[in-house]
Amino acid sequence: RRMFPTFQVKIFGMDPMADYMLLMDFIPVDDKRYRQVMPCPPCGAQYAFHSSSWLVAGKADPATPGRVHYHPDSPAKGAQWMKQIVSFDKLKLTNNLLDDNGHIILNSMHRYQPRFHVVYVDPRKDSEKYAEENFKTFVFEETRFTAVTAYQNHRITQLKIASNPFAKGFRDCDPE
Amino acid sequence: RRMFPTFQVKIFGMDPMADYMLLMDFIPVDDKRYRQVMPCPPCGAQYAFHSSSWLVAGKADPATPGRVHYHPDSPAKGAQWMKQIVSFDKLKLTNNLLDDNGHIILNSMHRYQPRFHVVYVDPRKDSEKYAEENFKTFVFEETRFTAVTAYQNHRITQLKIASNPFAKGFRDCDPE
DNA sequence: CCCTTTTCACCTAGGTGGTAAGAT
DNA sequence: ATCTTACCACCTAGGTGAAAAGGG
Repeated sequence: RRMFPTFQVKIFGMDPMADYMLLMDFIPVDDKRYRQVMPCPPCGAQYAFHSSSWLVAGKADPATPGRVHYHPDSPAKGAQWMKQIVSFDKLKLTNNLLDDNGHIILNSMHRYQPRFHVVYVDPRKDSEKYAEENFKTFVFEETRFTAVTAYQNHRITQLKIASNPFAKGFRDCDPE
Repeated sequence: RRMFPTFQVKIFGMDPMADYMLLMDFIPVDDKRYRQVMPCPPCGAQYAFHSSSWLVAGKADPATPGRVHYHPDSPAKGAQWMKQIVSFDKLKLTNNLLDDNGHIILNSMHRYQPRFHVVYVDPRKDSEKYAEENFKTFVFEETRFTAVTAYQNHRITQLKIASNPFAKGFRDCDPE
């Protein structure tokens, strides 16, 4: 499924006439597997779900194939990338290790850090030699998240129902 | 609206590593304006519509702005263009002279010839000088058509209902 | 009379969380 | 008990011709 909210960036400082590739990948935040805690068993599922928090459940599962998502407009000129916010709304996540749709493969119940990479398309013939200096990586720690197959927290569910247009069918109240 | 059927081409002979832009435009086939003929007035509209044919109605209206439609994947490498059929399914036509959606503007009741252009993206600094030799134009006369705002022939209507997936709601019979 | 515009029901295509069943 | 899968109703977004209304 899509990642929501979508990762978006505003870019400055590119060479307007040069070509760039924009891409994202995801690295594990730690070597842990998480699980839900049910702090108040007799109360029933509802309360526990609301107040849920993450507990370490052990060591991480084997790492998934480290796939990469190229922004579909790549390659494009710096001027094109800079003139508006770049949105990675086509990026999709899956837990299916055998996925053949090119989606990003993650382990459920593990924490991930999205990364954003800018690659300068070097016009020189021996451009491979300069690969090291032709890309830059940006990490925004506030975008870290725990991958799940089903929501573990009602506030996350409500936040998504409130803000994702495709979940409009589940809204109770005001249509702002 | 979209042009249907979609203009599609299979490309051979490009340099797999070079960049190309693919685009289309539309030129008038002649300097005429057409109109419907109603060959059998007392019979009512139904029969006349079925057997309709085009009559010259006079000289063409003033030419519309000669817009161009770039294939949205442009620019891309020759290898990319050649590995599958290229489909211009995002191309849209309009009769609105004030259109600001970048659609191709045509005069209704006029005949047009679609043209397909391949532009080699010349990496040389003085590439403008070679513009003349860096593109090639292809014309398929079987793609000529008369632009209309409403269908003038039931067989065209039925052909489109039968073959355009979005018109499935109007099909009477077999769902092949 | 002939053509154009507007609106509409009905599609395609695909993104939501809910829910029940399945797996461990 | 906890997590995953499969399916679903309900959305967004937008491409169809029909039909009625509008224009010259």
